[in-house]
Amino acid sequence: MVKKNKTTIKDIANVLNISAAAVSKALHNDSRISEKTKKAVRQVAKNLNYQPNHLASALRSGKSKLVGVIVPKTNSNFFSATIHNIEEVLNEEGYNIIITQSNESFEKECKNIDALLYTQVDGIIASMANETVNLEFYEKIKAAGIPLITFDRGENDLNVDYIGIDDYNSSHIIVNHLVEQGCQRIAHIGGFKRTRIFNNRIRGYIDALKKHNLPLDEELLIESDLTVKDGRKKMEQLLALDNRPDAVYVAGDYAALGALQVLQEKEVKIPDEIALVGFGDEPFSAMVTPSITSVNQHSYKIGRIAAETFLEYAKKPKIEQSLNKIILDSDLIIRASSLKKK
Amino acid sequence: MVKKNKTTIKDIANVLNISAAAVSKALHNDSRISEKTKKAVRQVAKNLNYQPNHLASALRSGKSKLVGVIVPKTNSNFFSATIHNIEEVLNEEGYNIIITQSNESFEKECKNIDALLYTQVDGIIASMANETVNLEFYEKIKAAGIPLITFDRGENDLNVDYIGIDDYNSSHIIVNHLVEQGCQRIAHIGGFKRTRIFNNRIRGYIDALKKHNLPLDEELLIESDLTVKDGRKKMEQLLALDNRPDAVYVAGDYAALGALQVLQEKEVKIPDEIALVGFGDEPFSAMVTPSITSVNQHSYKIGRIAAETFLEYAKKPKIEQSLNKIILDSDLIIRASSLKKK
DNA sequence: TATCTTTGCTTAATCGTTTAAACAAATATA
DNA sequence: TATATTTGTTTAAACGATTAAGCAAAGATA
Repeated sequence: MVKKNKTTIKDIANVLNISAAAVSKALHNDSRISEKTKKAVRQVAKNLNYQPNHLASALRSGKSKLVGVIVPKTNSNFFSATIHNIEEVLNEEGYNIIITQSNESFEKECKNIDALLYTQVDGIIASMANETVNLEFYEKIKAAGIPLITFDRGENDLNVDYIGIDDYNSSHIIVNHLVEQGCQRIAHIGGFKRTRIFNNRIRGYIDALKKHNLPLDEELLIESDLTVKDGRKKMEQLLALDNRPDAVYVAGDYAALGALQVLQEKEVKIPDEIALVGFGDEPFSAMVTPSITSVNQHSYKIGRIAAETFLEYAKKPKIEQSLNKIILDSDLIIRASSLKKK
Repeated sequence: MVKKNKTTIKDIANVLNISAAAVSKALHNDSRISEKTKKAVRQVAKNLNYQPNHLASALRSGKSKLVGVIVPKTNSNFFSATIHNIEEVLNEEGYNIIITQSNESFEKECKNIDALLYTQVDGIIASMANETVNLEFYEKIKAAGIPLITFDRGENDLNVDYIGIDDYNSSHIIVNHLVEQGCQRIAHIGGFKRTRIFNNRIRGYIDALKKHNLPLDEELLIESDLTVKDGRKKMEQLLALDNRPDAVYVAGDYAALGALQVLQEKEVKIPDEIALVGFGDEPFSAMVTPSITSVNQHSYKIGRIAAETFLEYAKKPKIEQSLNKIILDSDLIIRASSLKKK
């Protein structure tokens, strides 16, 4: 069963009594090799079950045809879909991707970057962990001279390409919607302020309130790690207020789900007593009862654009990156949790 | 900004006026290199920001220190957690993993296998796509002489290691539980019969009914692709029966969620009119209302064991695999959807 | 003092593929 | 017929790291 000694280009050469170089060229369809030889080479390659050795060609050419992808976690619909689309675009051009997850840990993210650089990837497409504030390791990627594309969670200071939705504006859309529904005391369970996207959502929330002449109540603006558990906790905190909110905008669907549970347990009527809006449009948001209004982040487009951006750099001989933001509009998917019957 | 020309072992050698071989040995802490030289080498390596070229060492040693992981999808809690644990174990031994998803497509899975073999991975840990019946590509892995470990979704015919839970017995545990709750007409929305794990769940269901002297009603045994959508459809189908079931055991949590939605929409009381049990213990199962009873698949253990099994082979010089099943017990997590108040 | 060991390094081959350069043979051009 | 061009191939170096083998110098042993 164990057939070690994989067949190499040399084995094919020996069978046909030609040089290894000729075989290599034949397999790459070089114009200087006769059709006859090419056919023979292909036939023998097939017979011997030849599989090219990626390590050797990558070493020689200096291109590994591998692209590293760093995401905080894969078990989120957004990231999983984004990865899928990145893969689709890159596979077409002969690239394969190495997916790594940071689990929102800075330490793990650093390890992942090292592992990817060590594997000699031709580029990295990344969405940063919540914890990441020190950009030293990302600078390492740039120092390695390979393109770095960020999406969803990026940092201006890195001065590289970024693809994401307009978080600031998304908050406006959400607040507009809630005001339209008649809500006047809108709370925000936001993500960590230090993470850019969450900061933008918070700023958008504050500015949108201002726009509608609604007062900003510090009690109603809460920072959270956006897990289900913390969503529960923060919702309980809001319910304990003397003056409860009449709407809660949660910066993540998981936390929104936690909030939903608490509201149901306390038999608060949704959306009439408190309207609820999440962010990210995870599949379960459409599936729970009541379904949760949420923001779709265009994972489809983001993945494609990130991959295409990488490919553009890959074609160029010299890489000269700069802060280049591609901001997509977001879609508010209005569902039962915020749509009041008139 | 762009520092191409990565520093190599040779650059270090030049600086110190020693040979590249000496540098290599110094970096590997060879006993035949003086402490003085070692220190100097490490210092220069650091100064020049030396990063070893994985491709070169992998080519030379024949070991890439990469392990391929194939899963149907990453946005499932089970697979995501398994991957995480595989990674944890392998990282410790200096291995990195390449995650690929088949999206339940046979074609994609084949492409992934080719890509992994091409990348010269030292082994593959895989869970097969639903669609996969042709094992030709998996045989290719074996032919390449690298270890193949399967988990969750495997095939006896492959004759390789398999780690999974006892699906057959899980069905027994579920049926026992439902009978205990007083259910007599237990339906099963199962996965595809051709997939081994789902087939085992179906067989377990049938045998468990027999054990309890319950008749097997063909109307109550339905095949499904286990998506939310299909879960809805199949539940509607069951509700349309003249003689409705009083319990439904769904072979996947997503489909169970779809079923739950339909039950709620039709205002069927859960669990009193119809009790519901899912499979896989996805996070949302605990989070929806009512929470769904489900089976925990020990993603933690499965990932660890799969990785450890690979490591064992990696240590051996010759690989001789055979059908070697490690079957773990499953845990039934009883929740509101099936627990009747007495 | 002569021989053996150990230490610390160098040389050179190697992994499998790619590719610039060389070259012989066939064909075209003047 | 002599020269230039094209065709189809070979030779050899290279990618960067590893490692068996070799070797000189220093130290140990008899």
